[in-house]
Parts: sequence; structure tokens; C-alpha cells
Amino acid sequence: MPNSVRVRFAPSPTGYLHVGGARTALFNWLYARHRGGKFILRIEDTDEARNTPEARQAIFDGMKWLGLDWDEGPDSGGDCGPYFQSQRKDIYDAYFAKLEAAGRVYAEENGAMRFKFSREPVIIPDMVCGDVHFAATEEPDMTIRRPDGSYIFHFVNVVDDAEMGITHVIRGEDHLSNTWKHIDLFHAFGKHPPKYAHIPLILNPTGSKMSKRDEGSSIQSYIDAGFLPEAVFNYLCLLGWTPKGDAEKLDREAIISLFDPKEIHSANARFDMVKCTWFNAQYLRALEPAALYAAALPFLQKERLTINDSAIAERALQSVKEKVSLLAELPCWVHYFFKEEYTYEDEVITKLKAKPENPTLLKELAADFAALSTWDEHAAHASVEATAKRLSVKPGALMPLLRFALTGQSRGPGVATILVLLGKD
RNA sequence: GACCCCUUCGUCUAACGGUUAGGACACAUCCCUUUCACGGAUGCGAUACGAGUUCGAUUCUCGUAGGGGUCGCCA
Repeated sequence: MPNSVRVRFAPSPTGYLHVGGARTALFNWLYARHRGGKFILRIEDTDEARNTPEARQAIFDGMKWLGLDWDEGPDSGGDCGPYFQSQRKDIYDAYFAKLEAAGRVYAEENGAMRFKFSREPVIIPDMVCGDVHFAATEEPDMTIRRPDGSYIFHFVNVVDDAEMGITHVIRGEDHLSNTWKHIDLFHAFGKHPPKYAHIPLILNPTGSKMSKRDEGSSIQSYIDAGFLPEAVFNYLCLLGWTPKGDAEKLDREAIISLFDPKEIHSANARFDMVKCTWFNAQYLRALEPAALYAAALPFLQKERLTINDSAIAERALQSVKEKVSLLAELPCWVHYFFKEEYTYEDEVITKLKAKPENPTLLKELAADFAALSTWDEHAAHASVEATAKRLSVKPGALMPLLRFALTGQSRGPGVATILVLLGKD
């Protein structure tokens, strides 16, 4: 059976890609993929004064990073283009003419054009909120065209949804109060409105709408902090929707098959960076060595660490991956594997100086290491224990000492692992 | 102000009208352990308030309070 679901994400390129917008895109994308329908990206750039190329790029980059590919839209083409509203003036003019012919518009003194509301009660059947009733409005008629001939959001949004054959509008609940205006317009065009699903908003930890200043509001900030896209994808899905069953960590395919917009909650959710970070730690640990290396490499390079041996780097990263939550934390856990000069933590210096016998102990360890014919973790570990026995000290006294001397840090991977990766010399 | 949406542990949430109200994150304690972590175990912790319907309400209805949103020649 041919599937006719067509959904869209329609951001306006006036800032960064916001988490709220990203989740709206995500839910639309999930619904399209779940139903085998089409996901369309449309750029709502009718407000020339506020649009920027950077913002437009941030939308593309953010969506690609999250893996939200669009079937129709910029770079993808499609039968309903162009997908930039700034390039669709002819279509809007034609639709405007229909309204004019029907006597539904009139001019202001300065040339702005208003749409005459039908002023009838409206019921919005919403997949999330149920039937939402609005009494006949007493608001003033709405402006749909500026004096310069450019069109306003409500008008272009409806025209494009009609023109592009959008079947389901999944968008933030902040649009619910305006939806009756859109339905009024659909009727004026002689079209059936699409099905609506108004999804809850993402709130900051204080409980108000996420704004630019809030941590995690920009998708770019996740990229910079070293989040994995699949972790953010997973976490965002769980804000306002719960899949059947107990599992929370679900991959893309599982979520696609489980997703059902009827299960979307109607209450707003607060953003929790701690839990989002926890998801990232989970995904990080599940990474294969090669994948971890690939993901971490840009962060290592950013700290100017030069990798001569990628096999060693893979193993080094592997040895600390369960100690961190974000990729950006990795460099300071592994930097001593990649450079000769590194600073010692104050705490470490203090401890090394605390016991005068330390230099002697280290020399004894080195002597025993030198006698080894094989150099692997097992041999290194056994050697340390033998040294301890020979000197009548606890291995537990030697291990931290070695770590301090070799890494300058008080924490890290197992000492034997460090020894092997660093090399016998 | 008018209208719209919403209200279960601190947070995200589960629960055909019948459960000791479940899980996850966080937090605390313990175990594991050369460090830091991971992992395992245990604990802490909620139905906003008030009525009504019902044998029985987290669940249905109404009211109150609180939170959020919309009322632009922004989107």
C-alpha cells in the first residue's frame, strides 16, 4: 500500500539550531521513518532582516550531525520546491490572489494586507492534546502581507503545508494557540487542514522555556563538548515520549519501530544535562576501539597531541573510556602517552617528596623491569609484585608510586597497562 | 487581562478504576579494587489542594492553586 505520510521541519534561520527545534525535527523524522513516509526540510526565511547564512548552515550541520536526513529540501530536491520560502513568492502571490477573489483580504492605510477571520468556533483535533476548542475569536484580523509585498509566517506556513501536501504537522505546543488561524486559512483556500500533533516544550532546569543562555540549548554545544550524536538523539527522544517497555537506551532502529506520536506526553519536560551526559557515557563505553579513536581524534588534535602510532592511541583511549562521559575529557586522561613533557599534579609532587625512599624504590623497579624478556601487562604486573616481595613492601605501595612517576597524575588506567603502552624504555 | 495546554519521587517517567504506586538519572551506604572509574547490592524519595462519581480514584468530573504558552507588519 503506498504510504502518503508527509511531514516537515520548518525552521527559520535566525539563530542557532535549538534543542527544542532539534527535537521537533526528530519527532517528525521518526514519524516519517516509522510510517515509511517523507520528511521534508523547509527553510522559513521570509524575514530578511533576521536571517543569516550562519544560522542556515547551523540547521543543516546540526540535523546532519543528529542523522536527521531529509527526503525533500535544500540539497535533496523534490517535487514541491523550492524549499526556501524566500524563493516562493510567485506561489504566495497566487494564493493571495485566491483570498482576494474570495473577498477575504483588505488593505491597511500603509498597504499591509489583512486576512479577514471567519470568526467561527474551531475545534482542533490534536494527536497529543485531544480536541481543543476555541470560541469564535475577538482578535483583530491578522496581517498576512507587509507593505513591501513580503508575506507573514501564518500565511506562508499554511500555503506551503498545503502546496507540499503535508499530512501531519508535528510542532511545538507554543503553536497550539495559533492553530485556529491556520485552520481558518486552510478553509479559505478550500483545503483540508493536516492532522496536528503539538508536542510539549523543553524547559530549562528552572522550569521556563529554554533560551540561548541555557546550557545545552544549542546543538553546536553538544558537538563541541564531545557528545556522540546517538546519545543526544536517544536522550532527546525521551523528553516528552516514553517507549513501551523498560529500556531507555535504544538505538535508532529500535526507536523508529517503537515511535508512536499518540504516546507523546502533553506535559512540558525539564532538560537534565546530567542524564543527557549519562547517556553519552553509556554510548561511549559501547564504542569499538576504532570507532572511539575516530570520534576522539578531533579532540586530541585540538589539544595538540600528535599521534604517531594509532594502534597505541586506540589502546590508550580504550583504557580510559569508562572513566569519562564526554569526548572532550579524553585528552587530559591520555596526554602523557603522546608527549614527553607533561606537568605533574601538585598532589603528586607532594606525595613523591613525602617519602625519601621513593627514588630508591623506583630504581629497584626499573632494574627488575630491565631484566624482563617479555613485555606485556601480565609480565609487568608480575614484575612489580616480585619487586615488592624482594623489598618486603606491599605492591599497593609501589603501584601508585609508578603511576605518579610515569604519568604525573594520581588517577588513570591500570599501572600495568600504562607500562605496556608507554613501552619498556 | 483574555484564551489555550499542563500538574506522580529533586529530574525524566510507568501504572485496563483495584499494585506494598514500578523504573531511570541524581544522591547516600556497602561490595569489588593499586588510583579514578565501571559493575553489583541496598537505601532515600512522589500521586499539588479541595470536593464529586464509585464498593474502590494516580486514573473520571468540577473547582482552587501553581507552572508553561499564545494573543506582532517575529517565526
